[in-house]
Amino acid sequence: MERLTGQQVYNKLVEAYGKPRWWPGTPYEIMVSAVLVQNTAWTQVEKALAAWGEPEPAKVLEMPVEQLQETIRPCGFMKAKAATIRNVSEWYRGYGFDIEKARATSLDRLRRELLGLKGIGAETADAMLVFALHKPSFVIDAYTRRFLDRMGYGFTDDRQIRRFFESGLPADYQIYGWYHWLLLEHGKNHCGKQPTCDGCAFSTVCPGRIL
DNA sequence: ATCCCGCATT
DNA sequence: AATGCAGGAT
Repeated sequence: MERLTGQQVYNKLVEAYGKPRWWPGTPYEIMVSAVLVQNTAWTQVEKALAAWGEPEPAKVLEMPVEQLQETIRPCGFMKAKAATIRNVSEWYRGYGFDIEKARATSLDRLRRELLGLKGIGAETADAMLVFALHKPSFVIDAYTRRFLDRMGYGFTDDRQIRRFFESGLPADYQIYGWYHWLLLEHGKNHCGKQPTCDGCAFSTVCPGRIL
């Protein structure tokens, strides 16, 4: 059975959902919200950010941890996430809070550094790499895995998924970011835990479709 | 595999 | 009352 290439999937997603969005906020806000959104609805992140004003790393490092915890309370896991945000901010201080300086560093090195921070796993690291650091490192989340699984690709681990996307596309962080956003949108609209196959752009080719 | 945590939705 | 949500650590 012929399967769609990564590029073909992308084209169909754009056709279905239109011009993709981008992760909102300053680079530091993007890094912070990537932590806040872990296992949490985006609406909760918006709530915390609205009450926050504009997060700034130097201030976060001066702030008492308890205050930081209260600020991010709506997002849940506040003790762990507050600690993680501090870890990220300390890491960022190593670059003088200078995003261009960080961006001048290689993808591999940045990724290793981020994965070394407690509270940052592969998904969060890749989201930060793409949206804040402008590096092409494909974001693989639960929606992505579920979609590919239902589509019958038969991937057994994230390495295969990464190869599927990264070998079939130009190594362009913008494409990766847009692609991730489209997969997320698709997951929310049709391919969530409980699939809604009515009106799905892939319902004619998807072996996992529910009739 | 299980626990971590707050909130919206059902 | 139960479930689910842009996960991660143990």
